[in-house]
Amino acid sequence: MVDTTAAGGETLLFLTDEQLRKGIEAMFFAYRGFTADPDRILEKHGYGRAHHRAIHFINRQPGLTVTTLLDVLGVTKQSLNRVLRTLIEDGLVESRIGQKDKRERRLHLTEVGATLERELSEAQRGRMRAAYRAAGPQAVAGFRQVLEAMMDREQLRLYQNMKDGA
Amino acid sequence: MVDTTAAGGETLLFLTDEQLRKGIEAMFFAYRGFTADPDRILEKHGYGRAHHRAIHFINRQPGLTVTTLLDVLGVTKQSLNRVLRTLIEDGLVESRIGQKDKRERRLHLTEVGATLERELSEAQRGRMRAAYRAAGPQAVAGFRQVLEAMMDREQLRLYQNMKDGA
DNA sequence: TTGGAAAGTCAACAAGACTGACGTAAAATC
DNA sequence: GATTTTACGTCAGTCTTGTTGACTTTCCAA
Repeated sequence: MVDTTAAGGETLLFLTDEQLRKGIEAMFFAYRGFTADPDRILEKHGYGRAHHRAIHFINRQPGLTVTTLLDVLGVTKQSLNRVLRTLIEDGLVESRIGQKDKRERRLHLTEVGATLERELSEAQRGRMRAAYRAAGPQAVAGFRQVLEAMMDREQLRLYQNMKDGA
Repeated sequence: MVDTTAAGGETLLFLTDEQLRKGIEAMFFAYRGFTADPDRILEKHGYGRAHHRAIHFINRQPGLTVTTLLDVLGVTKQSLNRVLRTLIEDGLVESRIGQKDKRERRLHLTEVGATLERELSEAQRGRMRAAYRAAGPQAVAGFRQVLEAMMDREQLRLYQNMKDGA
């Protein structure tokens, strides 16, 4: 499937354009599957993907500040604020003024928010689990390796700062 | 990293929620890296991701019909039409009336379109190649296996219908 | 005490998705 | 031959999610 050869003690890969294009298409189609289940749930509740992303990371790092979340999501504060405002208004997210630094807003999920988070996460983890099981442990390791190698420096840093599931 | 055990001759995976969440985040951050380089190029030319996707698949299947492209991209014809119209107006895509069935429009890249396609593709393939090289051949195989297992039936069918890079 | 960072607001705008309705031409079917 | 279906295009309106720019309030720290 993929030719390898030894050269100076290292393993070299001969990658055809076709192989690389196929990888690109795999990312495209798989990302659609990846978001399909949460999208259906979100629609029922009148939310979009942006809400999901905010909910996901607030759940992962309870008490994170708006600025931190901004960095993680890679959007402008105006864009995030619109999403955050609706989540706060709807009682899914709580914004607490920082203890030490009172300019900061510490973000937490409420019980209602945590319930939606679980619903979304269970759907997405279900698909991920099925894919992992179908592909096997070696494939899972490879999957993560390639994805990590595909990230920008900054994205990799943010990714590694998350609670580790390795 | 990932625990395995033998049970009835099969390999079972014990996947913690943490591992699955980490996989979800890997997809999120990696997809950002995946689109970063083309996005920069597209911006210079005044196009968006939707244009890139159309250009990519027209290049992959020269002469494909609008309906086929619609299925592949998974958007409405109104949405695709807006993108396609600008690409045709700008002389990047040519729309030829079908020989056999004159209702069909067969889509092709012009020389100008093919040039932009190369520019976009080279950037994206460059990152993919670097990631593949960094991760190694076994990881590449695993990467593709997991992504394929993550697709919906229909997406997998479309994916497999593409020229094969395996 | 003053500069700058953090947070938030308002306004305007654009890309890219959606629905629904309508029209035309060509092919397929009855 | 008439009718229906398919393929495509378009008009109109809406929504989400992103953008920039300008401006305010709060408050920490030099």
